[in-house]
Amino acid sequence: MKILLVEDDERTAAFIIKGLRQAGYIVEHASDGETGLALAECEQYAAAVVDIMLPRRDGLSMVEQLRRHKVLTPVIFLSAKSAVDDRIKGLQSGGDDYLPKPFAFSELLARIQALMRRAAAIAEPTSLTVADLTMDLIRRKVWRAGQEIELQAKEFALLEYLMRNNGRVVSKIMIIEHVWDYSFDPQTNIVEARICRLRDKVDRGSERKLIHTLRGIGYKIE
Amino acid sequence: MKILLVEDDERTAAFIIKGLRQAGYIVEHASDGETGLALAECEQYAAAVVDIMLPRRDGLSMVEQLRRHKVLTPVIFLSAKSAVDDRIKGLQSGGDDYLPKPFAFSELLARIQALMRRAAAIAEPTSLTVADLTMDLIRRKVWRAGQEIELQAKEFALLEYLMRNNGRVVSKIMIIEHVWDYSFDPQTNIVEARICRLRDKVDRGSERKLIHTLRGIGYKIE
DNA sequence: TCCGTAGATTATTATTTGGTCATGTTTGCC
DNA sequence: GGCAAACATGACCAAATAATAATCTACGGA
Repeated sequence: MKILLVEDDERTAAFIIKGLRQAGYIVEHASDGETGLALAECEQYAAAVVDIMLPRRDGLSMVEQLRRHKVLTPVIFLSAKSAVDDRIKGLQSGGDDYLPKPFAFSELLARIQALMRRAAAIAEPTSLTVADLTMDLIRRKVWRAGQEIELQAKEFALLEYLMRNNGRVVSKIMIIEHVWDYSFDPQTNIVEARICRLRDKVDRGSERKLIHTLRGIGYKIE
Repeated sequence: MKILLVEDDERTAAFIIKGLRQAGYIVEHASDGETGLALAECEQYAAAVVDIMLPRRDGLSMVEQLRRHKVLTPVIFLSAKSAVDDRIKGLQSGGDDYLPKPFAFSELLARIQALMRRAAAIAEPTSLTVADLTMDLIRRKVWRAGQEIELQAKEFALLEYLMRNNGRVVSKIMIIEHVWDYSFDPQTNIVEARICRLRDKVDRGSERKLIHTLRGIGYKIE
């Protein structure tokens, strides 16, 4: 289970990281809002602990941005300010909880766990994420960097299959079997053709390409 | 919207009741844990604010009992003790949030509202709304942009089903099962035909179309 | 009984999809 | 460097799917 920590104060960060690691979590740490945002959008975290006062981009704006991009990772804010207004702002900007500094680590842990429990109850295993590409299986919608992409049924099925195999290479035969439900080689270039269209919609105009070809082997998304 | 307050201190109770009423909520008040438990089990509340130190039965045990009985009303604990251990106990015994006394009323309100937002996803509504389309399930009326729309029974049932699945795609098979209660494919295009009429009434003359077709998949409202 | 309405069915038309093919491009191997 | 295989790309088109209109049926009330 991976938790993202966005905190600029090194001592606080070290303290939290140590505690969370001991509790069995994998912790990734960002020291400023921009880095935190980038990480949160690329990776899938079970929860995020976000300081409000941060260099480059404050925590509130970071979470607002995340929510705009349909990243629903549960967030708990930390802040030295315990002023009521700040707490309220935190809850309103899309955070799920708020903890004023100084806090006891055990309370932070309890709150994180409560959040994750709650999120697990709601979170449909129905959304897939790879880097800044998100797929909502129920609404049948796909976003790249927060921007909605229109996909046809077959394209959707193909992308879903690739995303379910996030990082793994899938051969054309496997694609044919899963997406087309053929048990034979159709002797045509359906897959290539469909991959091409998918690329056009998913990767075009994006610096970072997600769909990769492995000659003679297959395709993978990453 | 009804909120349950379980608090033995009269002054605190009066203060909270007044504030919540001003915010437009109906508040019911119990002064001890047993009464609170009884109320929470009989009535349906949008949220509960529960003091931990209570006569007859303490707040923690009250909520544990509630949860055992599958009452999932969101609970926010209040307590004079701000000791970390107590907070953790609160979260672990099935509470959704914890607020130490003294607190600012506006923070309590924000937290209650955040909790209710989260819980709203599960709750059973009496009216459904999607964009500027509203359906009153009790009076069986539908409005688009404030303008009433006359629907036939089947059309109403169909629209209700779509709206209950707001944003989610429903296949024609699912529609047939829910709206017509057939467990087989009627081999006709009833659904398409009814959708067409529904569109005529709901989306005609409106810039923003709400009923969407997903070829080969189904329909959704959004 | 007759009419009106709700709702189902059928027929027709319109639209979209997704597979195929032809061609262009890249890659890796000898 | 030349070559063949693998892959990318774009245009095309037939089949699948859906929208719409028209027609039919069943039922309840005047």
